Amino acid sequence: MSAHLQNASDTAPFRSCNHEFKVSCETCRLSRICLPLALNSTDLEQLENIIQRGRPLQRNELLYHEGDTFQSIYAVRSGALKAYRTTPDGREQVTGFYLPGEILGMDGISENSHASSARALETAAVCAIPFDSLEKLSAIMPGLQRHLFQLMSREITEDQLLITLLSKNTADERVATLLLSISRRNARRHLSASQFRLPMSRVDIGNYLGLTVETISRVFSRLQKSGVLRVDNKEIEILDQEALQAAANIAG
Amino acid sequence: MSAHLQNASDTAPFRSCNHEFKVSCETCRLSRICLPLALNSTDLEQLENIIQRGRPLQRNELLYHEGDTFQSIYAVRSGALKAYRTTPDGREQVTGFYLPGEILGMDGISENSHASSARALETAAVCAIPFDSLEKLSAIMPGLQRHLFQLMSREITEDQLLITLLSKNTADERVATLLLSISRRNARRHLSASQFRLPMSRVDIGNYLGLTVETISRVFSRLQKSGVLRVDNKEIEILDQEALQAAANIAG
DNA sequence: GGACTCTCTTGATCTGCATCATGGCAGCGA
DNA sequence: TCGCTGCCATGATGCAGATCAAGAGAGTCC
Repeated sequence: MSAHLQNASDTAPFRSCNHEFKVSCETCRLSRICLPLALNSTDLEQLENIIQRGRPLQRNELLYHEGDTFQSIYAVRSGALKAYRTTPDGREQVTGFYLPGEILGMDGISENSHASSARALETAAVCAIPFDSLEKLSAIMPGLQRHLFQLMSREITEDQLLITLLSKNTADERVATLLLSISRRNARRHLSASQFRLPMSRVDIGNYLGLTVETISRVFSRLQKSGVLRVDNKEIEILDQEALQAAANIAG
Repeated sequence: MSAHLQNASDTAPFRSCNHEFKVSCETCRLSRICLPLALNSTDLEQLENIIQRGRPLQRNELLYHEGDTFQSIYAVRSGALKAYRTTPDGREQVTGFYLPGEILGMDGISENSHASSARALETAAVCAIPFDSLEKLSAIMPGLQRHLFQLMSREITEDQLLITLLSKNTADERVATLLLSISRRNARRHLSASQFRLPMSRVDIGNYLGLTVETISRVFSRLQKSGVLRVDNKEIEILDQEALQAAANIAG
């Protein structure tokens, strides 16, 4: 296994050695929350056939870059990624964090080139799903078509929630909301909702929430002091779920 | 015509009298930028058959409300609408403005109920496109399926631009960016890019941009004083396009 | 093991926008 | 014509979070 990794690490992902990383959706424990969600086993087999699994991405490695020709959407199998776009004056805006079972890259469809970049926050395994194949499949599999529409629609509603968060909420509320979101997404994968390790840095959190690093730090300190959280660098424990919900001030 | 209007104004839109407001996509001057965009005339005819055209909405009338069962997406034929969602503490967040030729309502797909509300900013005519029919059509019309994916993808990238705007830009930059956006969308409809009437109030603009009314007012005054704009209530004239671009500080 | 770098924390000060307050103006119904 | 209401403008003041500054850990390379 580590031999494969070593071997593959100097080749581009998804270019070669697909079979070396062969993992089937059928045995993947994320299949219940990922793309296969709505498919029966015959359909699933067809989906399997188009999915590409490359070597894992290293921390900080790019999955795709803004302007790259759009070819695939991606499902996170392990690890975590951030999506971000670069402003004309060279700054970054983080637009989302993607955890196992989640799909990214759909913003590339409209212009046939990626509107954002995606970078691994830690070692991450990703499935690439070529979009033209997926389109053809979804024309003959109504369940898949619907699921794709739903996925994109969910991305829209989540972006709208972030817009609201940025526009209307205080620093404390923003941070609390992000923590609750991660907690909930962990729970969906049957991980602990109250204790977890943040895959992203304070800088990334601040960037995502429209705040500075210093502010993120201060909010964490405040929430720790008031007994809502235990914070040890990236290790988070939610001590008082109710209080965190209250701090978030939204239907988290 | 005005008789129809009067007659229909006490019935719900899209419930009855579809034929009374029959306008075909084929003769609609928006067809080049609207849904029919990618269709040949045979396919267009099939699309025509599912589209419903109701009576015009009055200013402030709701098109749909958050929580309503999702049935259709909507194309603006004339006038303008705003989409907004209500926060748990009862405030509004405007998430978008929709001008003729633009499509709204796609955020309802994922949960099968509308995630936001839509309200007419002025008298507005709207085409309703029942989504289950549209889904079926798009399974047999590859061009339509692709166009729908692209539309949703564009909504995502636009939301991401707004996220960036809210998170990284000053009041002046936000307002300038909105004005440039409206200008560009007018140009797409072969209207003046430099002179137009804003369909929305200062309150709506502030809400959308995460600012207060007072700030919007001050920014307009400032831009007028510096010779970039001429502002007369909702009438806007862009006197110095370059300067406005510079003020926006983005690839507007 | 020491030097370096990267990330995080905490404190002091500054500032852009919110908030509060007031007044003007246009539209509209009686 | 008058009063009412909704929308907009502008001034005075306050505050949340940015900015500036400094230092503490933790991981990594040689």
